[in-house]
Amino acid sequence: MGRGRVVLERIENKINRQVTFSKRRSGLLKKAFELSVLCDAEVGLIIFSSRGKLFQYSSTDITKIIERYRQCRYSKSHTGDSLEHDSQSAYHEFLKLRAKYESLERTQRHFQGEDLEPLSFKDLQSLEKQLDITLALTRQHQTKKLMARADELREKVHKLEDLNKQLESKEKDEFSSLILDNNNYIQMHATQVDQFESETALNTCRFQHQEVVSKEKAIDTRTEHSQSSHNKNNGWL
Amino acid sequence: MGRGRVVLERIENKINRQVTFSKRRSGLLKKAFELSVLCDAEVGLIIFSSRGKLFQYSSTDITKIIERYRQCRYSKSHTGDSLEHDSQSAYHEFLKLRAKYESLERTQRHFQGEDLEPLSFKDLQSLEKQLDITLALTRQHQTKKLMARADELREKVHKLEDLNKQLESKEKDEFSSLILDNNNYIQMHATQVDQFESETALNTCRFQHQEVVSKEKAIDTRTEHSQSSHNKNNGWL
DNA sequence: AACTATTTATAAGA
DNA sequence: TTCTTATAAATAGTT
Repeated sequence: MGRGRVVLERIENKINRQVTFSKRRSGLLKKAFELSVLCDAEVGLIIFSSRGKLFQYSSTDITKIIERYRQCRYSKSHTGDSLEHDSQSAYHEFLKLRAKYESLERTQRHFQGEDLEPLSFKDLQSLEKQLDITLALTRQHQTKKLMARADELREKVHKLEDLNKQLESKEKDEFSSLILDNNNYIQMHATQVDQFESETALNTCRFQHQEVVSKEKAIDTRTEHSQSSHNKNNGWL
Repeated sequence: MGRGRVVLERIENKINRQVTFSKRRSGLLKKAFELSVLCDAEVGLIIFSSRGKLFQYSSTDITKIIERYRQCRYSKSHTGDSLEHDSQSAYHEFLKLRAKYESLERTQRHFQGEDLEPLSFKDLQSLEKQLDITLALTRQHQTKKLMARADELREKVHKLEDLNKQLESKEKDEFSSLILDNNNYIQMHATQVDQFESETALNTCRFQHQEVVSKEKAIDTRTEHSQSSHNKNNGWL
């Protein structure tokens, strides 16, 4: 229908493709509509253009058509219209998700130290264990971050120092003011490095301390005598 | 297209309607296919005959098309005719809940010491702080639980001891075997109490120790010298 | 967007 | 149903 036979493949010319899309799209929508009216059929048609624009026709509510379609596909028994089932299962999914969400929310609150009263002694013990582990990991990661940052800064300083030396030996007098500026810049970074290094040291110490506490606890559990724990404590102090 | 003009209304003759349905249906499916190929479009077409039989065409997986349709529907304005708003907002609710759930899940993983790498130093610090607080609270609650349980058992023992005395004074000889049993029962509970009391003592000690660690940290932050913290620690030992 | 030469779809008949 | 055929409709290429 048209001047020349149509080849069934993607129209490469963009303009041409767009025009054809527009024409055929309206033709298709019209025919879908005619089919539904003439033959008393339920028709749902969804079209996305190559650029993602949506067009649709549906003889009745499209969600109902989709639900009926699913019904038909996934349970062969009904060819009729028991659409309730699918929307029910969708609702069921929703309820399941909400239950999961609420359960997770409860756990989360425990991790934040809230609502601990209803927990059993055993629950509290396993929570404590988990917290201890995470705490250690958190400190490990902090230390790692700080050390990486310090390395980075140290390297920067080295580079600047080298550059400074080069400049110094090259043109001692003419660029004396420039070198002065550069030194200031180096000084600034050196201060930052000092600061980070002392923070890192503090953090590492704190982490080691944590490790000793864990060990002490392990020993406590084995000896099963509360008295001895004090002595152990004195041991490392 | 055919011998005679078509009137756009339901074809009343059943045979005629069925024939027309068959013809037009295949025409529509063909045209849907052609549109998708020629114009690189995504097309989904669902047809139910008046007797409930399903026919469908889809250029790609129809569930994907439906999903995309929904996303399009719920995010942006669109062309085409209107749709039921109920299921729309319900679906929107579902998506919102899912997003919330996934976000919470991420936080939860952090509390379990997983996926800590992407966290910033600041995030790690606040996580550590939260963990410290929760850890202290968890130990508090454990102590409380143990003490309550010990009290309970002690009271039980007292009651049994009283009962035992009464029985003793009342009928010393006749119920001697009964008293013996009762004594055994008391002995059992007394052992339990001892055990719980020693556990409580251990726990309390541990908790106090934690408090000192917290204090020490606070002092560290104020004095800004890690050295002094050891001396403080010696103070209470 | 409108035109028009053709192709395509399909209504009616066999 | 399916095939045939006359004719309506759709549309490719052009303006």
